[in-house]
Amino acid sequence: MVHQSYETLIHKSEAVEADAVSLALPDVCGDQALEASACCKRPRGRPRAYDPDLVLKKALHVFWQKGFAATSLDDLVEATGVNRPSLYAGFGDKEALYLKSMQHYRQRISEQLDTVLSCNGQGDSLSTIVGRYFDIMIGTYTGQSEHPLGCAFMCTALNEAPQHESILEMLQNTIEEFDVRFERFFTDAQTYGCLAAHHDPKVLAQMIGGITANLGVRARAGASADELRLIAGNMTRMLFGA
Amino acid sequence: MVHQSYETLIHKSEAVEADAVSLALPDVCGDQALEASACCKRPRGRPRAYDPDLVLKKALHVFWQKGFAATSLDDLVEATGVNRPSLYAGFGDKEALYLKSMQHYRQRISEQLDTVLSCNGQGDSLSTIVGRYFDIMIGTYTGQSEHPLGCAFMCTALNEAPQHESILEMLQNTIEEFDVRFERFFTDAQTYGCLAAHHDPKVLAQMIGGITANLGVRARAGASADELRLIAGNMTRMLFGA
DNA sequence: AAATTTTTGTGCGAATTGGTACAAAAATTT
DNA sequence: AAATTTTTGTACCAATTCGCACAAAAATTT
Repeated sequence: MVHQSYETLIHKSEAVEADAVSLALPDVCGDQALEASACCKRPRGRPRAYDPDLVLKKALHVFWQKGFAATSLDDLVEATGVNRPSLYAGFGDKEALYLKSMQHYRQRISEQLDTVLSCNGQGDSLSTIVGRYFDIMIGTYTGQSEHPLGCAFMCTALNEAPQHESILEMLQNTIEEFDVRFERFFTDAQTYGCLAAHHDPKVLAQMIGGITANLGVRARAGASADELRLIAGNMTRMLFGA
Repeated sequence: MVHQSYETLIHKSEAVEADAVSLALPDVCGDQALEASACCKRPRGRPRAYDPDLVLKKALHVFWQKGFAATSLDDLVEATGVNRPSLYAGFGDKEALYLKSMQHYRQRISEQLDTVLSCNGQGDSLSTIVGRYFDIMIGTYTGQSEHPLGCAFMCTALNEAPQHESILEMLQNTIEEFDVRFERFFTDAQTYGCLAAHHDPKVLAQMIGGITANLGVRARAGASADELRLIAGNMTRMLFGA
């Protein structure tokens, strides 16, 4: 089997790469809140009948629930409403579609965290900020379905990591990003006087990671949002006081 | 699809149920350290050509690496050396074999923990005991293969939980057992004066669970035993002092 | 309106899947 | 030694798997 890197797979299909760029960059076509399709001049051929972002969201939900291996292309076709060759043309094979779905998941969380995870010494206390962080995570772990689905990375990517180099890379990448983010957060907190100097930001970041993992696991096992909030509250209190 | 409970599945095949009992109960055939087969009078038909416990161990390794869904019966036949109908006769279907393999895993860890996880106030300090606990977990997370495999529960059972009632039950059961064990450990530690009264055993148990989860995840992502020991050391120091 | 380009949708095909039927084999019991 | 019991191993089956070929469709461009 040929090794295909995570980066390669993510950018495999040109069709969606273009879309990803148009989503990431600020809208170059004007200030009006137009649909992306109505904005820039429509490309040459037959127009795409689906919204790529919505497809990723729907695909993510299937992968999240059934895992990568147990999710068939028929499942994906049924869930997204896009038929098989179109999925291939738009997103690449099953593995590429999975990776893109997980990127979608990752970015959705990342954007939420951006709104709460900063400490400049002016706003709220460390424990309330961390509390808000946990609320966000608990929300994504329990709010996507009737039955809580837990952490999509732990619940699905962990399973596949040894067999799929690209998924392993994505997993490592995600962990690294998490670590860096929280280490920076706690370093900032220290420089602004919100965190005592004797604490080690690296260690605290690891601790947050552990607690988060705990929540993700318990959610998958059926714990309710309330149960998880109780746990998160206890943890935050223990680490940062009431 | 008919619901089959975890308990039912575990005791599905009579052949191995008998073996499980003979393993769980103290050996009724005498004090000598005999092979199970050489001990009690051999049953009537053709003797089994494999060691059930060894088969479970080998099957576990495959499931651990590839996950439940991606492991085919051909994989299991190749890894165990037992052909398909014999696997079915001996352990039930793929799901039952998986559950039994995971029980094997669980018990192996449980027995190791029994040797270190007790606090009667006479022996070592809390932090060294907890340190030994983490060493055991790190050992199972990294010591089974060249590439570290992480926590078998988090890496495989989490993935299947929503689709397989029996696996979900096993997962819940395992989490519960973990919680109870550590809660008791810390309560004991408090009564023997090894842990300050202001600590909440429940919360500490959750914390240990989180750190353990963190180790299991990072191992699957490729972290070495040394890296994990560093993390575990930092955590223990933070919680219980140097 | 004809040519071009891209997406869609039906349908297929080679390979793999989990599970089982059935006869041969290997032991104990009578 | 014949009968009985259990395991083994070959061979197979129906169902599902992923991926793709190919023509029809829907848009823009000339």
